[in-house]
Amino acid sequence: MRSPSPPPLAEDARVARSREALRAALLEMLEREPLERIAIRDLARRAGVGHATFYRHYPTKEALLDDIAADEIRRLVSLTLPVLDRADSRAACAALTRYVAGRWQLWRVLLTGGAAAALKEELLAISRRVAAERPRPARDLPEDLAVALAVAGIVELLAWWLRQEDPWPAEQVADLLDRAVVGPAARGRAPPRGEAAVGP
Amino acid sequence: MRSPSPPPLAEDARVARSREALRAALLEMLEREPLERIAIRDLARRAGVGHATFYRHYPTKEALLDDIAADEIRRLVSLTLPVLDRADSRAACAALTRYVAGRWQLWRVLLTGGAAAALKEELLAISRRVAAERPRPARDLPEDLAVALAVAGIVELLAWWLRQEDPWPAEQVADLLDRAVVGPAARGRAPPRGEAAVGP
Amino acid sequence: MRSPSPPPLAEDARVARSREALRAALLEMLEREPLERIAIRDLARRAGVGHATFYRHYPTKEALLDDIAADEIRRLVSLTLPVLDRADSRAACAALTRYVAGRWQLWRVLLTGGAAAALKEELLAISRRVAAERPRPARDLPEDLAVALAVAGIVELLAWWLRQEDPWPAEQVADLLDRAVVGPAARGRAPPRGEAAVGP
Amino acid sequence: MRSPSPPPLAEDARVARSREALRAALLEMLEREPLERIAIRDLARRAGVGHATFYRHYPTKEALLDDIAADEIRRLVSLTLPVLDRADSRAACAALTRYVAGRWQLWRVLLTGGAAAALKEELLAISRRVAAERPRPARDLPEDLAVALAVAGIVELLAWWLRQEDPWPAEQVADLLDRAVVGPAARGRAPPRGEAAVGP
DNA sequence: CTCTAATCGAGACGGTACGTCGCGTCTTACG
DNA sequence: CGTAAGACGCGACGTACCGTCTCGATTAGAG
Repeated sequence: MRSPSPPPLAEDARVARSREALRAALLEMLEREPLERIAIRDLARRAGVGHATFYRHYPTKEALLDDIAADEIRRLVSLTLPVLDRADSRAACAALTRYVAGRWQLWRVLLTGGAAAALKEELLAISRRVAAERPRPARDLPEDLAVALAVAGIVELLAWWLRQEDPWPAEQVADLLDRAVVGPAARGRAPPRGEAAVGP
Repeated sequence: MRSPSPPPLAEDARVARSREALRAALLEMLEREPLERIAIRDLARRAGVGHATFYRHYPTKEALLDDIAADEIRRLVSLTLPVLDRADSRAACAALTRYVAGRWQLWRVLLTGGAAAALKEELLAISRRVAAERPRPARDLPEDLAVALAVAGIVELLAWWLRQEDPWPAEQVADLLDRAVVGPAARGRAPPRGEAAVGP
Repeated sequence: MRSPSPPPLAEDARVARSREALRAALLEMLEREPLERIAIRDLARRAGVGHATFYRHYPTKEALLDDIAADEIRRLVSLTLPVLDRADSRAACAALTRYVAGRWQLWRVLLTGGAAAALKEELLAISRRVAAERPRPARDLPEDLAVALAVAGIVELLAWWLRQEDPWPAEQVADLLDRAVVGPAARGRAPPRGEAAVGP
Repeated sequence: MRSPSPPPLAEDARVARSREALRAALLEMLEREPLERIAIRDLARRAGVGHATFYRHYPTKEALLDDIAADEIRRLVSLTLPVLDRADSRAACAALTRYVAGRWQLWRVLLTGGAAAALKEELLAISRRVAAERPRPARDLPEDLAVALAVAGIVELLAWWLRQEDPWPAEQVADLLDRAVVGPAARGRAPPRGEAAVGP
């Protein structure tokens, strides 16, 4: 025999429905306005949900954003950090850009919409946490600075990419990323002048 | 977006006193909490000023921050952009870090306190505006991306520097800046591996 | 306004158990707090019953109170009204007080606990209804006023009695009732001065 | 010379205006619905006042009712209690009914509208408090019971009077009051049977 | 050294959004 | 079918700040 509550963590269908509606509504609204100007009641109304139901699931708007983004961010971070360590950073960069390309719509909203600032903070915070637990490879730059520069650069570059109407291919962006952001952050060196131009 | 009375010439002594009190109070408070969590009434109370007096001088908290930071930011930007263009970027970087070192306390609050996010936004916005009016030098990277990466990198690096308890000398930071941020952003190239380490 | 299922005949044993638990819980709670501050969920919890179960049996807290008190009230009213009409009002009063004395605990809660106000309303309403259907004896006072005064007086006197730590005997209370409440309400006359004092 | 704040307690005109608007609105609404079903926001809206302004002046609806009724109640009580003590209770009763007649509209709302229950409670509470501080005249009935009966009776009688479409004259009501309520409560005696009928 | 007008503090006000509470209904799964 | 468990839509609650406003009192700074 098993426990009396039959599926111990199998969520009530209504719960899943409410959360999904809230997640979708937030993503919609973030395309139009910044997170801090979204009223929770409006969000709930758009989700077709009583506003108290919002609070039954999330304590704050940020928590809802987290519920949407946390996994994504963790995935991204797990692709981001190795970029600093691996010998072939170029391949790691390509893995990163391909991942984002595969989740284009979501990441476009997250990094160019009204939650961009919050997302950058979150990304940086998670990266720092993850980085602190890694073996710290010898590096020219202080570790924390390297992480900060890499994450900031990656975020700026991805945001720039996701804002494009006619986006560059992931491979080319990976090149950019490797040469203009990751390489310098990893090794603290500027490239020598006079190499061939990048760009479409 | 400074004072509502167009030319603040021939200022009443009371006006100057009120504004100064408000500026000082904001800087104090930013050391402890983020801009968005500072209530205007608390700010005014700490400044020893009626809360209506705040509104007589500034429409928003952001405007007050601007009044504090606008000149500083413009100065910083005027030192930042050339960094991307000048042949000896190393010298331009040194000018930048020396300037910040000379305003250490103020910039520490601005870039590491509760206004950091707002400041980054403002810096980036002003940089973009200024950059758009410059002659656009041939560059490997798209101009807007180069500016975004440079500004983000500079801000991160300065914030890292200003957070240090026992700060590096300006010259060494200028080195870092040149090699890990400015160079790559200007030329889109990572440094080759294997050069000498940086550090104190 | 009792149970939603029209005739509570052939009651399921579970139904009876639930209702009894709810009745007992309400009486307990009324000793401590006013009816309007008792949350239905708390009531159900104390009764060891799901809160939805409450609604299956009663539409409101008041309906539950009714289920507890309706018969009692009807009995009391059937003893109350004659008091105004019968020649020997003293005997009728004695019947009334003896009845209450026999149900002391229940009436103590009802008239001195958190339902006192509701109970008074209910008693008055039922009395009015019953009084309207009676033959209206010639009386000095307008009928509706006489009923109102008599009921209010009876209720106040009973409440006073039931609050006593060391209660008077029913016979003495019947005396009081007859002389200070029923007589005047029935005949609209104050007693002459100078008679013997009442009291234990 | 006098104090710097010219009128030390002369209230801000806006304050007086807001309170008056709230008082009027509450009285209006009490003619239609019970106090507990009046939402503070609706009350404020009807008063033409922001709902927060309500809270700036009163903590609860009951407090507003108090602000309206407290003086009136105190006045009424100061006329009510002597009724039990004075030799010519008839004259005291007349003073009482004349006072109510002079404030007809207000008392009609208070005792027959949605605040009737609250008002009765308040009247009884204040009466008890005042009575406790009086010299306790020798009486047939226990003091607390006498007060309870007198107040309950007065309230019922006034409510009955105020509900009349074509109200009896104050003098006749004073007669009723004296003979059916005050006399019995004061002396604990019913009037002898067989006297002349009262009525219009 | 006045006089007058700008500036001030104090704080009431109409609003908007907040997060909480309790309601009565509805859904799900058991026994 | 009655039940426990509990999510849900609803709507009032009381709070916190917002930005606007009026009110006298003060205090420059021009005459």
